Amino acid sequence: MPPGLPKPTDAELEILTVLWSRGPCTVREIHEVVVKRKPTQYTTVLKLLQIMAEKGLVRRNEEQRAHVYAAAGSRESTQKQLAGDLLQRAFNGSAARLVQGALSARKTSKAELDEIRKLLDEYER
Amino acid sequence: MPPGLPKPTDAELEILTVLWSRGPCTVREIHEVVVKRKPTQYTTVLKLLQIMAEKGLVRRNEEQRAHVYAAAGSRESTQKQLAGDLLQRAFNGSAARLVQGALSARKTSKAELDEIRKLLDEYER
DNA sequence: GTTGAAATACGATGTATTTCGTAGTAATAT
DNA sequence: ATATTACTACGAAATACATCGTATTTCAAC
Repeated sequence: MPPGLPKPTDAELEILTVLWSRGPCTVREIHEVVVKRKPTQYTTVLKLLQIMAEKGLVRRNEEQRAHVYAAAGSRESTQKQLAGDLLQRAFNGSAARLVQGALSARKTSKAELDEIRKLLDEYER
Repeated sequence: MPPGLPKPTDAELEILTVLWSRGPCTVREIHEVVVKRKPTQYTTVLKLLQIMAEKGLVRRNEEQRAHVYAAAGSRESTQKQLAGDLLQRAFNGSAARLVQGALSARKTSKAELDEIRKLLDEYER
């Protein structure tokens, strides 16, 4: 299998979501987004990114003075990893129970339910 | 809603799964199960249970010499909490993407896909 | 080239988590 | 009663996580 990146921690995941939605970013850009949700110092974000780079979770381009960070794993593969991990640890491998948990946690629109049905049909092969 | 128990950590969840599947247990019983998956000292499990009791994650019956521990939250409510948390943190609230992640992580049987379809129909109201 | 702004690097601290060893206590068997 | 066994309690160490302050570097403007 491909890379075998470590499972991101909570704070790391927060940063990855920014990188996935905005593409490669400088520390400053990431910090500007993160700080809206939670008061955080610039250097805290920087430090996290440095650690993430060591772990291989992000790649760093140092050509510019302000280094540009990019997520190393795709959103899909990371989501797969996290869902699989939770499935294993909390749901004893039962996808149905995981779906049940997700549905009971948030109100889900009819449109989204239909989208899930489509997914199921696709995986039927 | 009920109590608002804290989110269990990885090691705590491991113990909760034992309690859910076997009902109230002594430390020894739990340890016997846990040690199969991972070499762990008896006192490590004991200490975890004591911490979990402080946090309210388990209840302790001290009538017998070997205290009997029981999960404080139901499997369902805890699974709901964990699925909701991941949904929020990693999937931006999109249940469809969470399902996609779960399905891509493990091969899912046709029987289970059908079970999920049933769940969707039920939630259609 | 000096200065100032904007970065990065580095080290330190605080907290949570996980682990385990030692000591003490209660029940049991001799 | 004493020894043995099976517990619990307690404290402490090791690790991981998250956060921040200070120092240093880099670059551009002057």
